[in-house]
Amino acid sequence: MIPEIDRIRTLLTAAGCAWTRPRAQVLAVLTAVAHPLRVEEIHRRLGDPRINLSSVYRALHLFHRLNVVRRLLLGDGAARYELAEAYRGHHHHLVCDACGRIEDVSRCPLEGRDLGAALGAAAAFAVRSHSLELFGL
Amino acid sequence: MIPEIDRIRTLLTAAGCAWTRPRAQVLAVLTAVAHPLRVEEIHRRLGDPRINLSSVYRALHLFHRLNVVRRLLLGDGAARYELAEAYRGHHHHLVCDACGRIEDVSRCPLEGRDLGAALGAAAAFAVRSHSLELFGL
DNA sequence: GAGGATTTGCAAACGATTTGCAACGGCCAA
DNA sequence: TTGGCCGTTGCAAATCGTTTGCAAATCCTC
Repeated sequence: MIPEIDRIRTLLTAAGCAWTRPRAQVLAVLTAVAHPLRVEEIHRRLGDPRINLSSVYRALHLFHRLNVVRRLLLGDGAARYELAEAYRGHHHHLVCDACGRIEDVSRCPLEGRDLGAALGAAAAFAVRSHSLELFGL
Repeated sequence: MIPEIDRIRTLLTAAGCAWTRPRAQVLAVLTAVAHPLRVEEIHRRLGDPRINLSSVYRALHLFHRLNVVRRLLLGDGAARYELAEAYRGHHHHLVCDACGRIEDVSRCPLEGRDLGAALGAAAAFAVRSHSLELFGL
């Protein structure tokens, strides 16, 4: 078994959640692919027609709540999901304005910077995470 | 008339688009407010019950295509719109994880950096714009 | 393997956004 | 200023992604 999946399974168990076939398969799909997927794409790749689309939605919600996956909203109507930073490393996305293709970049231009300070003002705001998407061609 | 609106009107005309009441009013709302608004919020603030919600959607699409407004997707189901950079200046958003409040920050931690270079790789990708949202409390 | 709690499949409900179409209203030419 | 053309609007219905209620199926503990 892929180590990430094992870690996640332990996490679920610790959170009192069952390790079920739909959840396992959704994770299998996410670990196998190198870019964010739409829910319907994940569902299509499950390879098990018995699994219902709403179970995929529910699994993704759970994973998102447990910080196992990250949710991306990139402009077309549908959300995309990918494994969270802890399982895939911190990265950002290049989104092509023309064809819509999405690619990962692992280098982060904000790395090591104190964002709170860099932004000045808003002292009351504690930055917990950031989301940076680059649009271009 | 507010100068930004005049500039935008000229832009529309140049693009062969009519300057109509719904379009003008949508812009009036957007220039009057200092943070991104949901479509339905914009519609509610128009002050003219004759204007239909779909006209607001269509106006916003047009404005988006002409780079007059910027579209933000921040996680709850609805898109938010604000005037584009050229009319409000470059800025980013602080999104509160707890209450959902959104605030602008005008300081940009990426300012003056060569993003293409900072990201390495992807030489074929020309960055045209970026979107940075900070989540925290 | 049995029992109880958690999940699932299914189908219907939902909210945001889009669309077809006839009526309307900007805008240019006369 | 007026007439008319073509883009734009209002309306209502369709669409899309996502969520939900509920009974049946599955998972986990003992």
